[in-house]
Amino acid sequence: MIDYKDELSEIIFSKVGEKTGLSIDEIKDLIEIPADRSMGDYAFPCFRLAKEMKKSPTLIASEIAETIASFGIIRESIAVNAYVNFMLDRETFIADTLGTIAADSVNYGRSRVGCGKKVIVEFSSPNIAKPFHIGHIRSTVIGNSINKIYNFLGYDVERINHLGDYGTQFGKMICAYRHWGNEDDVKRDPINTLLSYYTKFHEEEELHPELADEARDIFARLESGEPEEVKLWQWFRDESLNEFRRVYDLLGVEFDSYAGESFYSDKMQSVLDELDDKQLLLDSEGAKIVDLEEYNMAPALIKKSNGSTLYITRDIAAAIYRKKHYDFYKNLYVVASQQNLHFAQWIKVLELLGYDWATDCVHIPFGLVSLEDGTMSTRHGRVVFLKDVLNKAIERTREIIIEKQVNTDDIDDTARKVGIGAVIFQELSNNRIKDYVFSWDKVLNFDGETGPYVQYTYARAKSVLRKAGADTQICTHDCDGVDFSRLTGDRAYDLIRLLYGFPEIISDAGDKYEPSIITRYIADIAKAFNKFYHDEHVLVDDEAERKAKLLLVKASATVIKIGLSLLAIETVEKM
RNA sequence: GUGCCUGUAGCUCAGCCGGAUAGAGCGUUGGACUCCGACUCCAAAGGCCGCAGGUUCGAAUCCUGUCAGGCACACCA
Repeated sequence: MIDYKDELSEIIFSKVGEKTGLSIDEIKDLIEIPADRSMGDYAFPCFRLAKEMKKSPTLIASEIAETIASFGIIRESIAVNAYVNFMLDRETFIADTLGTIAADSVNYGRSRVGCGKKVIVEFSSPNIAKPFHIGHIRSTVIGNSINKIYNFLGYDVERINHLGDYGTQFGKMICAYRHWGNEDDVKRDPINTLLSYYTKFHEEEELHPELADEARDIFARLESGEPEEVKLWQWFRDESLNEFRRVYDLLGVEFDSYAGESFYSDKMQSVLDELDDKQLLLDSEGAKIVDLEEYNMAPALIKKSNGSTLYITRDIAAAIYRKKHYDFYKNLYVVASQQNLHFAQWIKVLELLGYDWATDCVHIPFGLVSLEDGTMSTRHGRVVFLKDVLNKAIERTREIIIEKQVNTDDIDDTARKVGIGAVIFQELSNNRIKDYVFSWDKVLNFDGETGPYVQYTYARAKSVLRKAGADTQICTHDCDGVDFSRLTGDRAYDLIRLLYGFPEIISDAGDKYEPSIITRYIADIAKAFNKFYHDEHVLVDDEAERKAKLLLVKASATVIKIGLSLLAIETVEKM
């Protein structure tokens, strides 16, 4: 596909480069895409040239427009105020864009920039034996999309679920299980049962303080690898993971590794030794810290006064392990913005340890989810479970399908894909940094620019293609013999301009770790497609015109499908 | 108290590496189906871009201050 910005900057440079004194890169940097089609496909602002050329920018613009006029890919150059507006040759542009999409098909926008580079995405990372609630959806869905995007850009992605599967809480849980537990209850409903043990432990601990010692003892035995304790811990972990997997299956999420906190428990001492060797460790109030005052940060607490290690110690160990084991190009952490300070300290400590790859470690923060009556709190019963949200979305979709007599071959399959897609689409619509308040009304509302709207658009496009295939035998993969001059409508052109921008959208979303860029883009495509579809009849009698239009319909469906797949949303052929 | 994030239409949000009249969805009001799928499309109303300074030919965008909300700030993760 032609890079029009490149072509354009070359033309401008060769024609007026000397006069302006700008380099080709500077010119390319200045070129913009006007908001309104009437102002051309590309625009070149001339304000900056005024000082150098000692002329008014308006005059410069008209001189440039006159010099370039119609040349190569440019059909027309028009000076408006201090801008030169360039109109492309539409037929060339359309043929090039639709031809590329037809040829690349499901690989349109795929890149090889990441070839041979390892990217680690750590995401989701729930705590074992705790319910998976709506607050966990963000890391899971954002991380999963970032994984898909990087994969599409050619990177070798390693998906890590850094489970919260270690700590004194497991001593308490095993202790509680031994006193009041029951194997069948755990098997029937692992997470709720384990959680109830944990709660029960805290109640009993008030009356029998000696339980705390017992739990501490048990955790010590677990740490030293006593088979009895390890077996129970492993069982709790497996049961919890099985339950998490049900949610992951619904969301289409997979992991390459579940190496969580427990995995690093034996890798802590070497971190402490290393910090000590490099004289970074200070004694403070009986604990070991790394002083970060010089960097305007609170000290990083590495080791508690009772000798045990902390979160940051584990994250340091994990980063060092991952560098050795994976030799990552980037090591990404999709974790809530509440932990900004923790990650800033962590990166700084890695830097102080002398690791030049510290800057390849990136914290990808996201905002807080709260409920109308306050912050989520499992203990206070202020909690919305993720599986309830997903199931209700599926249920609501099924109701609509029946109520509106939606055309579908498989109600269950359609309800699942569209319902889950609606939740993911909404979750990935806003910038990840924004906080939001969860609302059932909002998550179950499918009006406007939502997942169902986009999926409906896709199904409609596919419907037209099916119809065309049935009565004309047209092969839309084949651009030969297509007369693109038949695709003259502005609505078609707007849509094609959007389709052209897809590869850049993907790389932008990757650079910014921001799936919402793709979400909003897909919504724009759907909107532009619906406008086109509404204004122009696709299955016209004239064969050349019909072929050209079908190619556009096909290209739109292709881009919607790829885009949604990067958000981990499945499409349906009918709905 | 200190640091970070957020503040744009009634609501939810785009736009933020400066550029042309500040955009979208929802909601409101009014339109469009002999037509490929009406979960569609068209139009209208609705904005001191939190506030005040500054930089600039030009600021929602950059800088400073300030107000409001959120988060974090040593033995949880």
